[in-house]
Amino acid sequence: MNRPDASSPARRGRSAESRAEVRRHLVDAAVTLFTEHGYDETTVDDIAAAAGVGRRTFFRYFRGKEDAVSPDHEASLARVEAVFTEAHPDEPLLSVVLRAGETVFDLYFDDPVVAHKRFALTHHVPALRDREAASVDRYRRLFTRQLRARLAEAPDGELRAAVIAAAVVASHNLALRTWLTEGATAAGTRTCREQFRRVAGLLPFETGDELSDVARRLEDAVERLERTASA
Amino acid sequence: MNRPDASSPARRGRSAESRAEVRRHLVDAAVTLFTEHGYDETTVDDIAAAAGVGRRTFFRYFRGKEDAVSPDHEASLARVEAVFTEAHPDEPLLSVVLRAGETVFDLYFDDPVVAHKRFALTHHVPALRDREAASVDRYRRLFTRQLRARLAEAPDGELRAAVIAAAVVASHNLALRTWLTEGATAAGTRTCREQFRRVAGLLPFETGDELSDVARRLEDAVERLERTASA
DNA sequence: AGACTAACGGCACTCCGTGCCATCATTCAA
DNA sequence: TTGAATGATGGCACGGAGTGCCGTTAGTCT
Repeated sequence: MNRPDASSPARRGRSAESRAEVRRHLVDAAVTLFTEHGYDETTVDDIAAAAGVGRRTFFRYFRGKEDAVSPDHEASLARVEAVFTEAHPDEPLLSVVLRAGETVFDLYFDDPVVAHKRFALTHHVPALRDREAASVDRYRRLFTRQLRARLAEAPDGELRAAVIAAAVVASHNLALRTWLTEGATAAGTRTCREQFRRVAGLLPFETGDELSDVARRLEDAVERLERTASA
Repeated sequence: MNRPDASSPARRGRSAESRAEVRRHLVDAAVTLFTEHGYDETTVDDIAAAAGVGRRTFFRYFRGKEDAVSPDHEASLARVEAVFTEAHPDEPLLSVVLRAGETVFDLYFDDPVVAHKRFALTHHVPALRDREAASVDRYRRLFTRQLRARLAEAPDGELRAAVIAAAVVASHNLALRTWLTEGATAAGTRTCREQFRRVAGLLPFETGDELSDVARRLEDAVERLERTASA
């Protein structure tokens, strides 16, 4: 196995730091240095030195300089996909989509403080903003794939899948952004989740035809009832 | 002025190539080399040499290696914004949004051949795919800004703006992708535009008022019925 | 104790992107 | 016609990113 987690027996030499601890030190150092001295002005050497490791080690934890300020999207994507694959076949698609979306919040709620600092960085440094956009797009594509498979039969299934996926991701990011700009408090996580779920009312799961069809039938029924009652 | 266009009087020394011509040579060289030898395996020196210019000159035409295979999104974004700012105040928002979206197609329809090659590259090379995602996100943000300003009054205006913007961009990309995978023919441009416009039927421009209206009527009817029955 | 594994640090290397400057062609003014 | 101004070029050098390689060190297993 090439992935020893925090409970791995292998320890570092001097101060016996776990791999997770070293990683955290690197993230902290990167966030601090980027914030205080700017992204471009901070070299990988600076980050590694501040974390007490060698430059080469930095690249064993992160693919590049940009990844030092990013949550672990890899694991998050896997969780999202798991929600889809493990969902009961009878669960309404809307429900699955919302549950899958909510999964991602944990990536930020777990550590609101660094989440807030990351947010400030990713919205001011062009390189990090582009990185973020690329990450978000991976979620969008994952949702699109899953939805496309489930809407293959529906009219305009492919379009509907693309639109719903994009809308869900957009709503998620809006809720997250609102939460982050309002201080990223623990109390605000409920509001954040609720705000995300409001997207449900805007999603084109039902075709417009069905809606108007339902509305027409309802009106007919009401009319009949009224006539019956008045009779 | 720092922006002499193709008609600029200044010419190059040896073979008198206009700036636009040099740029096209660079793009051609980049696309060809990336396609035939791979992106990572191609250096900027290779591209510059193939185009017959110095390495330093390459960076005077493109910000970086990734930008050598990208349409001119800068100008396209400006055109999209112009559609919004120059639209008649009475034009329905849906109409403006669709017109703005269609504007971007020209960026690809103008040269279907290189558009097709670019598409193949941007969907196989990770670095270019990320770049593309970042570019697309700029359009999404532009649409979001414009829609947010126009939906400020509407209930859930901010959410609605985010969702519509994401949906429009997603639909645009789906239509474009379909057109590109089907050979990027001149004849297919009509179909592409029509496919994009299908998003109109899925957009939450209308408030849920209509739905709640139906629900209210239902409740009224039920109430009446109950009253009638109890009488 | 000795072999094995895994992470580390350092070195060297390629390539990207940029600042600087000398060069050359064109244009304009005296 | 001649000389200054403009603007694009190519070369050089430099800092920094990211990678391959390797010797070293510290825990683990037998």
